[in-house]
Amino acid sequence: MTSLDIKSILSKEAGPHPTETRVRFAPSPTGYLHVGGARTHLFNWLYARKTKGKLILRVEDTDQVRSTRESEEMVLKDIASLDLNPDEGPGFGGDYGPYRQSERQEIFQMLAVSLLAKKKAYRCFCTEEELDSKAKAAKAANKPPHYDGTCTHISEEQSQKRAEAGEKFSIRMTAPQKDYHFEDALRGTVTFKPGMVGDFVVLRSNGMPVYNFSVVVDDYFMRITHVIRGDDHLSNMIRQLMITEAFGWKIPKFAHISMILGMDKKKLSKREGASSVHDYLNAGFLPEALINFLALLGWSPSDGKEIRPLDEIVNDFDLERLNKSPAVFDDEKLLWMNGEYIRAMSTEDLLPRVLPFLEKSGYNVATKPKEWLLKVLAAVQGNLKVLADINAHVDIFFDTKFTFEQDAKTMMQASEAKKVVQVFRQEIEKIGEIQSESDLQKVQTAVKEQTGTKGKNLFMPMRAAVTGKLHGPELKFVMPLIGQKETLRRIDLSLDL
RNA sequence: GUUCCCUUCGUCUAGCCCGGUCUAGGACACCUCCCUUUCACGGAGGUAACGGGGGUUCGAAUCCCCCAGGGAACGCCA
Repeated sequence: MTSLDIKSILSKEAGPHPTETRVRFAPSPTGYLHVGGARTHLFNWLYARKTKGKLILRVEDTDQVRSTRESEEMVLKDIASLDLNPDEGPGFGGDYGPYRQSERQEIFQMLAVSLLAKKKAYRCFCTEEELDSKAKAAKAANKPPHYDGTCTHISEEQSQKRAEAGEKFSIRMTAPQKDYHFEDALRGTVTFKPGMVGDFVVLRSNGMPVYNFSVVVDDYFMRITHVIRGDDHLSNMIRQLMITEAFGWKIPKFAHISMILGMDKKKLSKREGASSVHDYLNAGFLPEALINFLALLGWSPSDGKEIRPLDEIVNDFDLERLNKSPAVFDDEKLLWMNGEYIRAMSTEDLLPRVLPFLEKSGYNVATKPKEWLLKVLAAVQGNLKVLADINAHVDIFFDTKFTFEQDAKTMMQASEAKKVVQVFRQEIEKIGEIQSESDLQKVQTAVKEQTGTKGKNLFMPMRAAVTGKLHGPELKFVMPLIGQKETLRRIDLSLDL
C-alpha cells in the first residue's frame, strides 16, 4: 500500500458517525514512553473500557527531525508491557487509518489548500530566518511574538505566480480576532480573548502539517469523541478552535488533565533524563503496580481504597473525579505500592518475574530445583520493594555468592563469638540436617547450656557464621535451604576470620 | 508584555458544584510503641495542611472580589 485513499477517508465524513466513544492517545515518537504520557494513555484506556468504546493510538510524527520509527516501536512496546494496548493504531488495525500522521500528508495538504480557497488562510513566503529575526525583535520590544502580517499584503495573482514559479511557501491561517470558548470536562467554560495568537502556520513549506492543524484534522476524521490530554495543550485550544471553525466542524468533548511533576515540582521532562516506563520496568516495578500508582495521580477512587485491580479502577473511573491541579510523582509511594503488590503475589506467580533479575546478576538459578527456589523466595518476599531487590537478599542462599560482610567479620573476630560458633558446629554435626524449627531449637539450647551465653551474644554469632550478615531471614528458614554441608563450610570459614 | 490554567498535611488526595455533620478524613514518608533475641513484614498511636487579604453570611476549605506564587501558550516543536 503506497498511496493514500483520500477519497475513502473523506467519504467517511458523509458516512454514519460511530455511536461509541472514541478516545485517542497521540504520542510523538521521540523516545521511550514517559510516565506522564503513560498516565494520559491510561486515562484514555480507562475511559474507553469504562464506556465500552474504542481507544485509538495515533502517532504524531510530523516533526521529521525528532521523530523516529525506533521511538515509535519503543513506545508501542512500553504500552504492550503495561498491557494497555489500543483497539486501533499502527499494527492494530482499524477502519480510520493510516494512524501515522506522516502517512496522512495528502489529507492535510488538501485541507490546507481548501483553506486557501476559502480565504481563511494565505501563502506565506517568509523564510525561517526572516521570521526568526522578527520574533526576536518583537520579544526584545516586549511585544507578543506574533506574525507581522507581511504576506497578507500579497495579491492573489502574485501569490499564485510565485507559487507556480516554485518559490517555497507555508500556508498560514488568518487568526480571527474575537473571543473563543469551549467546555472542558474538568475546567468548565474556558474563554480565550482576542490577541492571544497571530496568524499561524498550518502547513509547513515542506508539506508537513503543524501540530495544531493535524490534531484537529485527525481527531475529526478519526471520529474522536473525547479528547483526554495534558493541560499543556489548553492554551493551544484557541488555534484548534479557529481551525475547527474554519472547516465548520463540530468539536469533540475535551478533558484537559493536569500534568505530572517531578519531586522538584518541575514538569517531568525527557531531557532531564527521567522516568520512562521502560526504566521503571527495568528497575523491577510491576506493570500492575505502576498502573495503579499512575491512576492515583489526579484521580481518586470513590471509596478511598487505593490498591485495587485494574477492572475495579475501570468500574470506578470517571472524568468527573479528576483533579485539576498538577501532581508530583513520588517514587517513595510507588516503591511502597510495588512492595504491596509483590507481597500479595503467590511465590508461584512471583518466581517467573524475579528469575530474569537473578539471571542477570549471575545467580545459577538454572541448576536449582523449583521447590527450592520457591522456598528461598518465600523467605525474602517480605523484604522486596522492587523485583531487582531480590539480588541483595538472596545471596545468602547461594554458595557461589556467599561472603562475610564487614560487621559480621568484626563480630566473628571476638573469641566469645568463636566459642559459641564452635559449639554450634559440634551440635550441627551431631543432629545432621536441620529439618524444622524444633531441630534448630534443640541445637541452640545445647549451645546456650554449654557456653553459658544468651540473648544477642548467643544468636548473633550463629547468624553471622551461617549467613555472613547480621540481619536477614530467620535461620530456621535459611539452614534447611543451604543444607548441613554448606552450613559447616561457612562455619569453618567464619572460625578462620 | 498579553492570554489561559492551577493553589487542602513534605508528597498523593477526600471534602468544594449543593456553606453548618470539618476540633479538615485517608494514603505514602517521618516519629513513638508493640510483635520479633536480627532485617523486613504486620499491628497501635503521633507530628503535619485549607497561599494571603478583603467581602457575603448567624456561620466559609466550601460563594464573590483582589493580590501573590506556580505552570502553560504566544514556534515552519508536540
